[in-house]
Amino acid sequence: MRWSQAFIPTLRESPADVESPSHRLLVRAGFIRRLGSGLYAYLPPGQRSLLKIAGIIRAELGAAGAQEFFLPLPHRHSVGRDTGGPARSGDGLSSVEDRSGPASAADIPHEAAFTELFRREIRSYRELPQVWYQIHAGLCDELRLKPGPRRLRQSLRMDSCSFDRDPSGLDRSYRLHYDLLCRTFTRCGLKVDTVEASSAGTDCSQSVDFVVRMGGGEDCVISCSCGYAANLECATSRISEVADEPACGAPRRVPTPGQKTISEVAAFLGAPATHQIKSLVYIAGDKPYLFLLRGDHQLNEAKIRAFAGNMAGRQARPDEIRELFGADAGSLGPVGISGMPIVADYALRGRQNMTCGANQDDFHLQGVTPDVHFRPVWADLRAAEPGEDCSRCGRPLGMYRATRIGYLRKLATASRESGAATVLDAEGKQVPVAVGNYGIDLERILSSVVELCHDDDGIIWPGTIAPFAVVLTPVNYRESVKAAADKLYEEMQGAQLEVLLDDRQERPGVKFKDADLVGIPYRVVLGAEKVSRGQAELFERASRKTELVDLASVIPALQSRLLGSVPV
RNA sequence: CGGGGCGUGGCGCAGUCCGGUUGAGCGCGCCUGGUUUGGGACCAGGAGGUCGUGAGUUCAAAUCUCACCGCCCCGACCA
Repeated sequence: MRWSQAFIPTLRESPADVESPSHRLLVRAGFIRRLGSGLYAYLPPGQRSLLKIAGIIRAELGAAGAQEFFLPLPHRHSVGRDTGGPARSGDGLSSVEDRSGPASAADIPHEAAFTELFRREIRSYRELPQVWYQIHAGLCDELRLKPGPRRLRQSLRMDSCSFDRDPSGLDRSYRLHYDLLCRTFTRCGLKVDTVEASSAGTDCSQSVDFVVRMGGGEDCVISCSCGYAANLECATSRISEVADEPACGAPRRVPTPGQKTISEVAAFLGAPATHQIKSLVYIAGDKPYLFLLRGDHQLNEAKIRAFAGNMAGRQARPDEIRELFGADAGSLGPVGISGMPIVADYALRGRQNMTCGANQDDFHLQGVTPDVHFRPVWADLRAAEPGEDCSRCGRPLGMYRATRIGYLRKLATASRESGAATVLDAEGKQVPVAVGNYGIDLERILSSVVELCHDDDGIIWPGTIAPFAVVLTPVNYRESVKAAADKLYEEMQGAQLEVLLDDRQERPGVKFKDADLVGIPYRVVLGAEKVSRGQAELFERASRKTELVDLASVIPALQSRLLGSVPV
C-alpha cells in the first residue's frame, strides 16, 4: 500500500472527550472515528488490525476442530423465545422495529440460534461433540454509554458453543477453549488473568472471565496471593467474627428520634454497626424484595439478581417504601414483614440480640434474633472488599481494575427444560446435551493492546496484529532514493511482507511522527547518502533502536524479526 | 430513566452573562505559489460557517425565551 493513496487520517491534536490513552491514540492514529454515542467506525488501519485478530481466532478455533457459522442478526420472535426467553427492557438486549412486526429482539444470544439449529438437525450422540462459532457484530443495549471504544452499542465478538454427550465431554471442550483463548490472547500480545465470574443471570455451573489488568478497566477483580481471583460481582471473603450478648425474650421497641443511618443509630443506642441489621428494599419485576445485611457490610447488587428472577432490580423509591412498610428508609426492619421475600446475608446467620428498624418512623427494635423473630432465606449478598480476609487462605485480599476480553461458561444441563438440546443415546433414549458457551471481544483486545502498549509518540503494535508489518520511509521521494524505495517496495510485496510505502511529499519529520503514531513495528528508512552506499536503516518501534542493514538483506532481516515476534 | 452541562469552518477553542463597529475571530489542519528537506518547516496568497434545528421576543439575535434534536458528565449497574 502506498501511503499517498491510503486513508490513514492521523491527527496532530487530540479530540475532546477522550476517556483513555487507547481511545486518544486510536483516534489520533486514524484507526477509529465516532459516528454516534457508543458507535465507532473502524477505518482501514483499524479494520486491518481487527482482521488480524479475527485471523488468529479463526486459526486457533480451526485447529481445535471448531466450525464457523454465519448467523442472521435480526431474529424474529420465534427464534430464541423458546430458549432465550422474551426480550425484556433493561436485560441488555437491543430491539428493533420493522415492517414485519413490532419490536423484536435484534440480538438473541448466539447460543439460542445454535441451539435451535442443533435441535433441528442433530439427532444422535454419535454426531457429537460439535463446536460451533461465529464472529459477528453483536448489539448491546448499554444502560450507560461512555465515550471510547470499550462501552459500545455494538461490538465485534466471537461466540462459540460446544455440544457434548456428557459432562466429561463438556470438561474437554471447556479445557480446549481455555487453552485456545489463552493462546489467542498471548498471540495478540496480551497478558491475561482468569477470574471467577458471576453466574447470576446466565444459568451456568462454571463461569470464568479472561481479563486484562488496566487502570481504567470497567470491572473490578478481588484477588489473593494464594491464587484466588474473582470478579467483584461474585467475590467472597471471610466473615469477621462478632460476639453477641445472649438474647432475652421478645424484641424491645426503643425510640430513636431522627436517627436514620447505621452510624447515627450506632451512636444513639450504643449498638455498633456489626450488631445492626441493614434493610434494603429492591423492586424487580414489580415485586418488592427485602435484603438484609450486617450493618457494616455493603450489598453487592450483582448477587441479588438470582433472587429477583434474574431481572435487573432497582432500589425502591421513597414512596414505595412508605407504602410497603409504613415507615421511611431509615427505620425499616424484617420483623413482622410478610408478603415479600426476605433474603438475609450469611453474616447474619447464628447471630442474636441485634438492632434493626421497627417499621415505624423514629423507632428501632433491639434484641432481634434471626430465625427466631423473622425467617429469612439465606444467601450471599455481601460485597467483598479489599483488605478483608481471603475465604480460602485467610490472607488479606487485594483488588485491581480490569477489562473483560473473553469468557468461558459451562451451562447447567440439569436446569434446561423445554428448550434443551437433546440427542438419542446408545440405548435410544433422549438425553440432554452438555453445552458450553465461550466468547471473545475483538474490539476490547484491540483497545486493551493499545492501552498497554504505547509511549508518548503513539501505539506500539505487536507484529501479530499490526495493520502493517513495516513502513518503508524514503526521506525524500525523489531521484535515487525514490528508485531504491520503489525497488525495495516491489521486492517486499513479492516477499509477502505487509508494507506501507510512505511516498508522500512530506518532510521526514512528518513521516517519522506519523509512523510512530500509527505504531507500525518496523520502519525501513532510505536516505540519499546511505542509499548511495547500498544501505538502509532498520528501526524497531518497540525498542526505538536503529541498525544499518545492506539493502539486499533488508527483507531477510525483517522476515526473521517478524517470525521471532510471533509467539506460539 | 432522573440531575447537570455543552452544541460556533475538518479538529481544538474564544465570543454568549451585558443583543448593535465582529463585514463572526484565533490555533491546528486543508488548497495554490515560492523557499526548504533526517523528528510534526517558513513566507505569501486562498478556500471553507444554515453560529445544532424550529418557533418566539426585538428596529436588530451566535448572544434573550420556549420546544425539539445531538453529544458529554453524574446517578440508577449492564454484558
